Amino acid sequence: NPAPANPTKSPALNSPTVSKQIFPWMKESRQNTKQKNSSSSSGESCAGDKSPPGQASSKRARTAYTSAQLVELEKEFHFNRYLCRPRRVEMANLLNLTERQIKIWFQNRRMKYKKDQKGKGMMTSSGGQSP
Amino acid sequence: VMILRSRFLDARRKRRNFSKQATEILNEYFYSHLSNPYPSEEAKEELAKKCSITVSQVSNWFGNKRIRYKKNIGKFQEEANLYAAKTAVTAAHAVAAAVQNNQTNSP
DNA sequence: TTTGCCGATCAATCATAGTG
DNA sequence: ACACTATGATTGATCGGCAA
Repeated sequence: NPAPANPTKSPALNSPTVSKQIFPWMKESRQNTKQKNSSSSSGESCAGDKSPPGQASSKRARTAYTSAQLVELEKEFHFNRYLCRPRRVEMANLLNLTERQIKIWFQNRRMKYKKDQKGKGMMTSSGGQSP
Repeated sequence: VMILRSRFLDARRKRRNFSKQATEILNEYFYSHLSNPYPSEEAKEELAKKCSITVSQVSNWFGNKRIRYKKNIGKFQEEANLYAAKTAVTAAHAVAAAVQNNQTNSP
């Protein structure tokens, strides 16, 4: 496995011995390919959200929801798989989350629900045995 | 940190690695489509069948593979060469498709 | 035109399996 | 036993497309 050598293709201007090219998908991350105006591009901002200050929290930071928040969200989800606008505002204030976060949580939860339903479409009788 | 350890009920507790053959098949696909490692739903179903795993697991595998590969290309270099030699071809197809897709739309 | 939803992905993180 | 790495799964959040 000395020099694999890279015939054809164009040499990627990189450090030595990086025979493989760097395809678009390998380029760092997300949230760049498009740089529109400062606000409003796709489904952001929802409807008037913002809660505490007027921070431009444009960058996400994977907030870890507390179990208390998750419990409330789950409870609401079992009551309604879809949330109406008024209820969303209510939840946002109650849980100290933005409307956008509530909306996204429900979307992800619905996807998860659908995925779970799928995985249980089989096994008619037998159950799991523990060794 | 009081932040709940309710994670104790996560299903991810018992995780088993895929069989060597399954990993072999997945890596073969990944490296033979390195220019665009995004299998279609149909391709995922086929891979899932060959590997005896679920489509979701195939999706997870590619998701993790893509991210981890781009995060440290060097670390996967030898693995890449190994599978590249084993399979070769096909990568050019995806490239051609991508190029075409990138020009079919231009005034 | 603006807003919500879906499907696919990303990216960070969790928890466990493997390896030395 | 034990630190460290490899890897499958989970999930908050983004992207593009589509419908209302």
